[in-house]
Amino acid sequence: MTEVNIFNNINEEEKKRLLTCLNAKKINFKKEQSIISNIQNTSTIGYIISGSADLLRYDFNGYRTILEKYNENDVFGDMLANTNNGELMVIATSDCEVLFMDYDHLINKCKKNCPYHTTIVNNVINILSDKVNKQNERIEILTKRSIREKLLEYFNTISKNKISKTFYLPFTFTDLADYLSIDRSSMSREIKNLKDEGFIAIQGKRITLLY
Amino acid sequence: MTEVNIFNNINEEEKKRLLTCLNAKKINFKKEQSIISNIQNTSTIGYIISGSADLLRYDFNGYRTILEKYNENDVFGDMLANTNNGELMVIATSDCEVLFMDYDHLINKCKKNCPYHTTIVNNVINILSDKVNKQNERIEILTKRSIREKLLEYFNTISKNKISKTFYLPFTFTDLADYLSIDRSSMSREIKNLKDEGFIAIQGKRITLLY
DNA sequence: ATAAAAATGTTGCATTTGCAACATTTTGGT
DNA sequence: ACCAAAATGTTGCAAATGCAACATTTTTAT
Repeated sequence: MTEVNIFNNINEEEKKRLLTCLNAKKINFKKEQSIISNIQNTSTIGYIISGSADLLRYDFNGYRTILEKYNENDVFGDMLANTNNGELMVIATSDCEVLFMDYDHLINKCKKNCPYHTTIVNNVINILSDKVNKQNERIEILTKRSIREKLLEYFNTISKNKISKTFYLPFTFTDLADYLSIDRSSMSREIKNLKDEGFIAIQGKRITLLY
Repeated sequence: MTEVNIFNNINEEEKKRLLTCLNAKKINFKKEQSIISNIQNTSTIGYIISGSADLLRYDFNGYRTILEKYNENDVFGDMLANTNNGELMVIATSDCEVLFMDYDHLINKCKKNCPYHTTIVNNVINILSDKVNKQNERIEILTKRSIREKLLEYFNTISKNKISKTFYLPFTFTDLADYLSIDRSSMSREIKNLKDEGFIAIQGKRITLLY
């Protein structure tokens, strides 16, 4: 889904030199491990080489909300603009390899030495634009007033991205409820209604929009 | 509130030359006028010289949602990552002057000629980061499960930004309800509860957090 | 200054949603 | 293949929210 990659237009040779220059470090994480606690300072950004992770928030009631999902080539970290209010965490949802780099180094320090600086900066702009777009989608969904509307807006968004009326949920239903910030059983009830009323067909995680 | 400005670190002299080179056009709008319909193509971005405007969405039920508020020095437009699904519009909330520029020109074409290109690019990164942060705040608010929690999260956000327990709402209550995506009368009821229970003090738009 | 329009405050009632509790199915690990 | 854990499905009931309708206050335009 993510088209932009911080290393777009930088070949493997250049990339290797760049990583040395950036003092980048690769760390492996097992599924369920906490990634963000391994980030020492707020100017560190993480780049997912392989695997996946979630950005989570637990509020004081214990409610969990999935704020973002990260996959291969995604970048995360405070400098890429996650409000750092302490209750956030990034958890590996599968075994994954993460490359840690220093943001300031990436953006500023290289400026004089490194010919790939301009390319990196343009990639960062694209990553940020992409992120803003995804957040816009999320906001569109969350501002819908009912569970039904939230579900349909969410389904439409996926359908548009996949350019298909049929698609597979990238979530368990339990996680989807957290993502939409609604009660799981109420969501389950509403999905049943949508099915009964002929709006959608659904087998497991495979959903087809019938409208 | 917005600290970053696309013309940061570019002096007036340089700015003038830049605007000529960018083929920038200034247009004045009266309060309530539609700004976005004046944007011809999606690579145009608007810069608010003075005044204010809202990015609005009307859904098929006629519900209005305020997606973003723009003030002096803010920048908006598709290239700065607003999902362009047709139902969006930017409306002047006061008389305002808007400077229209071509985004590609700003980012790419100038590259060889214009020494301020690097500065502009860094400013764009800051603007995007800032936008991601604001959207994060919005998402934090919208994912709260109850009207009470949404209100408190919103008040806390403003309070943090102003570094004060007392602040003035930048909204009418009617608009605030649209921003929080909740029913106005229900919100009004809950604000009364918060007041009665001693969580907040409120006179008009002046709110003080008492916790 | 005045009238009209918009915003705010308030309340009863219908509806939706959340919650709890439990049954059933699927998944993951050994 | 088996067990345990997680996910899913289901439902009655309580609580929160939305809706409608109206009164009151504030804002805006002339």
